Parts: sequence; C-alpha cells; structure tokens
Amino acid sequence: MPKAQIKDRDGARLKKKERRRQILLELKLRPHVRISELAQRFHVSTETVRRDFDALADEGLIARAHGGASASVRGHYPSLDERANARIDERERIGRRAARLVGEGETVMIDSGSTTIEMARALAYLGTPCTVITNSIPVAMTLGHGAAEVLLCPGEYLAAESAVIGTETLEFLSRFNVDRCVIGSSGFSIEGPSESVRGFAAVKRTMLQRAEHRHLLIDSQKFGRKGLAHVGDLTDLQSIVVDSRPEGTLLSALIAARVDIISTDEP
Amino acid sequence: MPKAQIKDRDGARLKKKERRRQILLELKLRPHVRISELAQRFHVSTETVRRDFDALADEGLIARAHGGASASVRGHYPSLDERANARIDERERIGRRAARLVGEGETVMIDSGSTTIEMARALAYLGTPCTVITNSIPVAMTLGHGAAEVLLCPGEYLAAESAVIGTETLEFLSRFNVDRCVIGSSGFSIEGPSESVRGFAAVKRTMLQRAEHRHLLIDSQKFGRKGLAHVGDLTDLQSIVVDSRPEGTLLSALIAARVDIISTDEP
DNA sequence: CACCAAACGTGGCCTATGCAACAAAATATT
DNA sequence: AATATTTTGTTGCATAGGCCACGTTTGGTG
Repeated sequence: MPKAQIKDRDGARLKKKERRRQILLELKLRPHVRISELAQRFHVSTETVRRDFDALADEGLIARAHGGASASVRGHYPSLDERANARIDERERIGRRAARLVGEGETVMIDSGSTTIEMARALAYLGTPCTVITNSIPVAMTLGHGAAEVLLCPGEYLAAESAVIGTETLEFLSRFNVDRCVIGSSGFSIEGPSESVRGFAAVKRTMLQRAEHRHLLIDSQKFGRKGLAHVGDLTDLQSIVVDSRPEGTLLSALIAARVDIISTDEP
Repeated sequence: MPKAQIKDRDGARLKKKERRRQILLELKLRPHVRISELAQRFHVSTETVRRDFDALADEGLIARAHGGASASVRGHYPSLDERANARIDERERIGRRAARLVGEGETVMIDSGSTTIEMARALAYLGTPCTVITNSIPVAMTLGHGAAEVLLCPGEYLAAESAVIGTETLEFLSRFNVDRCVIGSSGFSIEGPSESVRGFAAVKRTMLQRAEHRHLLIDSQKFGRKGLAHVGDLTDLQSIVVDSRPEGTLLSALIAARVDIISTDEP
C-alpha cells in the first residue's frame, strides 16, 4: 500500500493523473461534462472515466451527476471551496438582501469572494439593469449574461480566488467614481473589516474610496475575527449586511460609527 | 395560436412561469439539478420538468445534460459551444503545436477563441513558466493554476465569448511589449486574417502591434473565408499554425509574404 | 354552458447510465 | 525475466432517463 504512494509521487504513472487533470480543467470551462464525451475524447472506456469521477468526487473536487459531473461548486476553486460549502444559507440570504440595495442604472463595484458571488447571483436573478465593475471572474460571468453591463478589472490572475489583484487592478479602479461598492472580508471587528488574503485588502480599500455608498457583506461567524491586513475603519462603511445582528462592543462601535445594520434576520 | 402569446404576456398562467423561475434560481445556486429531483419538489411529473427544460434550453438559459440541466451561465460560451464541438481534434493538434512555440520565461499575448483555449490547455500541460497577457477568461483560468503568470486585460465583459473587449482592453494591451502573440480568427484569406465578432478585430490588431513574434492559429476550414472586419495583412504575421497546408493562391501569397507555415500534418 | 387551447399526466418503448465481477493489459518491483 | 500490483476493458444486468403518443385536467372565451 505505501508503494502506491511512492508511485504517485514520482509521477511514473502519468496517464491517469493527466486525464484527471484534464477533467478538472474542462470543468473549469464548462459547468458540466458527460461521461460518454470524455470517454471518447480520451479514447478510454466509460468505466474508466466513471472511476476517475468517483476518485475526484471522493476528493470533493467535482460533483457527480447522472451521466456526468459538474464542478463541485460553480466556478470556484481551491481555497474558495472550503468556504463555499460552509454556511451556504447564510451567505445566500445576505447576497439576496444586498442585491436589493442596487437601484436601476446605478454603477456598482463588486468585490471578489464567496458572499459577493451570491450577491451577483441574486442581482442577476433580479435583473436590475446596472453597470458593474469587478475584479472577480465568477461575479463577471454570473452577471455577464443578464441585464447588467460588466467591466472587468485588469490585473494578475489569482487562480485560488478566481480574481485579479495587483497595481493594475488598483490603478484601474481608481479611474472610476461609482454609486456603490459592495465588499466582503475575512474578518470584522471593532477596528473594521480586515482581510487575510494577500493583495485583496488594497483592492477593497480602493473600492471603498471610489464609492459614494459603501456596503460590507459579512457572515456573523466572522464577527470579532481579525484578518492579516486592515481594510478600513468602521466609519468607512455606510452599512453592513449580516445574517444576524452583532452584539456587545461590536454593536456599540457600529452605532457610534453610524453604520446601518441590515440583518436578514429581521424585516 | 396568437392567444397563447397573449396569455403569456399578461402572465395569466403563473404556475409554469413560476416553476421555471425556480429552476433558474436553483441553477444559480448549484451547477446541476436532476429532473427527478425537481419533479418531486414541484409535485409534477418528470415529463413536465423535461418540457420546462426544453423550453429554457431553447431560450439558451440552461444547458441540458442527460438526467438534468446545468446553468448555461458559467464559464461556457453559447456561441462558442457550436464551434467547440466541431473539429475538436484539429484544434487540439493546432493548440498543442502552438504551445511548443512558447519558450521559458517569455511574455506572450493570447487572444480569445476556441483554438487559443486549446493552446492554453497544452501550455498548461507543458508547464512552461512564462507570463501570459490575455483578454480571454477561459485562457486565464486554464493557465492560472499552473506555472504561468497571468495578466488579465480589463474591459467590457462579453458573455457570449467569455472575453473582454473595448477601449480599456486596447489601452491596456498597448502598454506592453511582448515576445510573442498568438491569435485566432474567424476567417483567413490572401488579404490576411479577418474577424466577424464585433470588437475582437481591434484586440487582435493591437496584440499584433505589440509583439515581436506573431502567430496565427487557424483551422484549414477557414481558408479563403472572409470575416466582417480586417485584422491585418499577411505580412503582419510571422507564422501560421494549421492542421493542413494551404494550397493555391493562398499558399503563394503566404510564401510571398514570407510567412512560416507550421502544419500539424507534417513533422 | 359549451368549447377550445394550453398544460399536465400516463404508459409503452427504447437508449443511456450505473454497478459489480471478472478478464486483460500495462507497469513496477525484485 | 518473473512476478506483483495497478489500471483498464468487458460483460451482464438493473435502473434511470428520454421520447412519443394519447388522454385528462385546467382555465379562459364566446
């Protein structure tokens, strides 16, 4: 049994690994692939593809479906995946509520992140005609088919987050003045939102600077948590959209900073 | 018959519409839903759901799959899909051959299009460390996970092609000078490559201007075909990568313009 | 009220997919 | 080279899904 691992390590058996790599690649480009399709393409039997699917599904990399498989969680990958499976309901509710903040014809900057993707879905569903500027690929793709006009930021592509970052991104964002910006963050304390992924804090900060109305979408689980980099102060925010109202010192601080609290808990 | 339209318009029959709305909503949250699942949920027969799927698929809102459907709204491409299924082998070969043109450490501009996506796959497979500048989302996503560093262009997001276009894109591209550019096109005649999708010709033209080595990936099926907009002259190209050698006047013109012909037919 | 059209359900029939056990082929190990 | 081990292919069978035609229900219309 340990021998198997050794074989895998030195990559002597390329075929299988390569085929599975290709399957994952394909799923990044399409939402769904059929077993029969892949079997043809790789010139292997459908059983083999089925085994590949089973293996990949065990690793949580894909979601199986009758006749094929689809990307485990739509368009987003590694590090996003872990989060994506957690607290889906909360994020969905937050996203839906946040989407209602956007009025027709407005210009909105939307951050990258799993919660903002949910918001993009809700916004696509509402069909609000607006202009969206984003550094998130999933957000752009979700909104791109609908009523919204989407401007994608330039920058260094970060596969782990399916978003772009870097000086090009910042410089691009700085050119615009928008009605609204919607950001997420990995932590939220009395000191304000904070972010742990390298390069994202700057993007969020720039978005905050360029927008008249500034919203933070934040899961209550992140209350009190502090990420690596400081994004901004509480006073930089106009409102936060949460799944349940903060309490204690955080609540006091929010009130002091005159931040609106929009909770999906309440009407 | 006209009555049907009237009924649809004033929304007298809500049931069906509402069900389809829900299906779309569900697909915004998950990549794939099963017919049987939905049938249970709505308390209707599978046939009814199947009919809904057919209707939604006709409108291009979903992509059908055996056993269910997936959102057509993701990394995939409506108008690209048609092409995607045609001449896969040829495009794959062209892509593989073209990927070998890229040397380690080079900077390369890669165009959008189905053939260039194939090239990106091959390049990701080869693992050549290089810097890629592209306006194509699938290209960025494919290469983003590997050895390449990816710079994504800004611009207006065009869902149909999963790429960005517009003045922002052009302006961004103009800032760089690269070793190589690789473009595709929808037509190729003695007058040079041409493109039929609005906004793409300008991007390709700009890429050609900024690169030292210029390659065109072109399926032999497109020989002689002329797209709407002229992209450049034959003399603008250094080499073309094709699945089979052109003949006749096109060949003569290529020789006269000193364009290298790299065919996957030959060694 | 009678009528009509759209929407839905049912049953028959066929194909595609899933599953499991076994055989064959490819590759590693000694 | 001989032998394990892994990977892949094959076969048979059960099930799910797809499709077609027809009958029934629903809701609107004259």
